[in-house]
Amino acid sequence: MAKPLRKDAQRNRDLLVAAARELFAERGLDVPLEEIARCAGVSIGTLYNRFPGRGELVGAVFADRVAATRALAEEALAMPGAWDGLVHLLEGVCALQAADLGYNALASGRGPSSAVSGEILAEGRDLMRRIVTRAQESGELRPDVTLEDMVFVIWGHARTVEATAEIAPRLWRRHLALLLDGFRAPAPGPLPEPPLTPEQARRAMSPHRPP
Amino acid sequence: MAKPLRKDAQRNRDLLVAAARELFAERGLDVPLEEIARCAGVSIGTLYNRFPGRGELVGAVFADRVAATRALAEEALAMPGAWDGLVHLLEGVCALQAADLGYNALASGRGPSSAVSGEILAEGRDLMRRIVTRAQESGELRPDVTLEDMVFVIWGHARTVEATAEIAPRLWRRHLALLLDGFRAPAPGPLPEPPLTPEQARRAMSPHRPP
DNA sequence: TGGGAAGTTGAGGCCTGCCTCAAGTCGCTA
DNA sequence: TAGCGACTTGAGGCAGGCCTCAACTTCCCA
Repeated sequence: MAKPLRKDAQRNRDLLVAAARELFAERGLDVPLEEIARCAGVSIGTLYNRFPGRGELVGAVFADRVAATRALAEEALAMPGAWDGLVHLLEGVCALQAADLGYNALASGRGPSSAVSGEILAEGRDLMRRIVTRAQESGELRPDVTLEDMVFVIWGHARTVEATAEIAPRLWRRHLALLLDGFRAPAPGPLPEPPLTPEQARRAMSPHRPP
Repeated sequence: MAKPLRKDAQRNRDLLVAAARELFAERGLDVPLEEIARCAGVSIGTLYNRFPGRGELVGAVFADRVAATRALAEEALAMPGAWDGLVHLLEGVCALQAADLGYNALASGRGPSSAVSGEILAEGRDLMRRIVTRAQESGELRPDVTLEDMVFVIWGHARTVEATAEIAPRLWRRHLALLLDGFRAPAPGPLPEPPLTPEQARRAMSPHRPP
């Protein structure tokens, strides 16, 4: 355990995280660090003292969102209806994406490399697997999709949310409903192409792959 | 009509467009202009002589793609099956998105402001409307979707293509198949949220909206 | 073929954002 | 309350990308 920060240092840290949370949510993860510092009422040097780089700041800001996402998955699994549970989780994640440009970038795999990365999703991987399996066993989710296909929902949403956040902030629900209808059993026909392997999914979701 | 360029100037212009086409396709629309000039074997000044800015260069590079997209829509309308026609068009656009990062950015509304913009889609707007209407009249496309909902396919695809182009270059077909299954009649239930109005769609698709 | 218009060049100014570090300030504990 | 060490500060160096312009070269037509 690291030794506790001095009182003023802790206060500045909190101000920085709060400022970053707001700016990331509104404008995405690329806001200039100098602007975050200014907005927190602190010098840029202080920001660099506290966080080696953008990745660590992003990590600090979104730690609670990772937890919230996990909680969402637990709620989903506790729901009586298997399909309803799956929908609850996906709607919840999409709502977070819609409410926060930074979360949206992170969830769709475009965070700074040292950030929580795919953690938001990797976090509850087996939780998620159980949700998917359960929905397939109940006959509501088409049997030919896999856990890995669920990222299509997150990826599919990412751009819609960006494009319509200011114009029709609730429109994403329509897009999601259409997507979910595609996941319903019975499958109208077989799917082309095999799903991503878990390893491919991991690579596809981690930002900035090597050339 | 502008007067024809001098022979060497025309040659340089062609080299620039060719270089830009290649770099845009591989790396997206943000490649440094200096790199395009270098790759064309021409100085940066020449690039600026020929094209006032990135937007005009993008316009010159993608003019033929706009035409190709229109041709695709015409083919679609000429096909005997209404649903097959719709699928032909959407698959074609998605294939172009998958093959060319620049087209992908442009089609999903993230081009430089003065570029062909939504033209790729606006281009064949009534062509598209006829394709959609026909598929609904034949009872294959669910009746509660509108022309404006078709951008969900393009937007939905944009991020999937980016994330998987190098890892599983054919995977997008699986995502598209799932999406299309959501568009099939009969609708499993009503959709939440009204669709975008044409005006909203126009705004959502044009890049860099004002604050 | 000679001269002028059209075209080319690339160094350099500008801007934005990243990151550092020497000097100064402040909080905590003895 | 003195003093040490933790913390803050912000000017400034660096890098990348945009764009300009004065000097130079090339083409084309009279």
